[in-house]
Amino acid sequence: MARQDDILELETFLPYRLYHLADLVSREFARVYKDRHGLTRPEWRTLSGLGQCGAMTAKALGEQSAMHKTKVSRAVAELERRRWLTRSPDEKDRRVEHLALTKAGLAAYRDMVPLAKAFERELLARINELDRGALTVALDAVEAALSFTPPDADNEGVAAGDDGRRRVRQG
Amino acid sequence: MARQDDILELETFLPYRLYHLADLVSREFARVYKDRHGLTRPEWRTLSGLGQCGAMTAKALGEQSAMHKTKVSRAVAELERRRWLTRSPDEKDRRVEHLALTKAGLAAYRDMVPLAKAFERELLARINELDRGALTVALDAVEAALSFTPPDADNEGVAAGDDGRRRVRQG
DNA sequence: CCATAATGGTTACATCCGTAACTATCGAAA
DNA sequence: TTTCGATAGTTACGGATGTAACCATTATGG
Repeated sequence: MARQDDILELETFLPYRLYHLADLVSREFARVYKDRHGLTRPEWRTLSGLGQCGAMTAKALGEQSAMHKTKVSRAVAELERRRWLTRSPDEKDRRVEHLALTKAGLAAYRDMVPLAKAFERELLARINELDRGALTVALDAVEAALSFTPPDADNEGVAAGDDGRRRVRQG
Repeated sequence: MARQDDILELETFLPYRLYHLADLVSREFARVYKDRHGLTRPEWRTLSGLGQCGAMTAKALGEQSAMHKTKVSRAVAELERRRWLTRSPDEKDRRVEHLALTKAGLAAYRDMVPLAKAFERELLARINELDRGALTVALDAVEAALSFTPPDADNEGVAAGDDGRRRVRQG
């Protein structure tokens, strides 16, 4: 029974497997926002974050959508160049800028939301009810397991403050 | 009950969530092979693939470890530079090279295996038995769901020929 | 009030990555 | 045998990324 102990089976190695799956899914979804609007992933996340939350600071955006601050900075710069968002200075603290989508930005967001939901729906549709439940449980569990491991600060590795269990939208 | 339908909740959006988790895990594990041997991910996968399978061609390596052929090419070049692997021409087909680890490469591999296993073990240890089961089921299910979607060929998106269900090593 | 540290955000640089184009070889068909 | 298309692998090039250094501003502590 004892598995060979000096060999690692890459195909079943959790970090590899998880990354590979995520990469496939993410790459496939990237086609949607790339083909449609020529967005990079950080740009898509920025659009999505602002669409969801309204005005935010760059810092808040980075925390909400798990992006390194340089990614945020660049994504914001690009969306600003497109006139999809505007910055407005904070009255109290002049280091801070509040970001918000313009009409054009909002339009792009509104265009993307149904596509994103459809993508997720179609992916989940290929998984049966039971396994979908397992997926939710599993994601929650791994997330919880990671949040025990403070990933030596700074950012990008922020497990986003635990505000209770997350659910994969069903159906 | 009806969720707001013009807003996407990024934190629960499957592609985002999956990618973010995988990124955290992968990044954390990357510290192991990076700190220890200064390897990149493609280099680690190459080492791992060759350690696991013995001699392989670059093409087989790419399929086994889900890497684009340019990544394989570069990783192999670097490991060769370190004298961790050698190439030997195929007798029948002179386009093909067979790759194999040298003593030094094998030593590095043997050094990494226990670390990789320990990393996985410690991560899984933070997840209870039941959720671990759910994780296995979920990964299998998503993998299966993806293999329905032929990701327009070429490579990198190869869902590795389905040789039966995979299991996350338990314990 | 001043010095120092912390914070929000940007930028420079080196590296990594994917697309596409390339070389070399092989197989098949004429 | 010649030609043409596929295949193994490399490379050139532009774009994306992370680290670290940076600027400006604000908080802290004497």
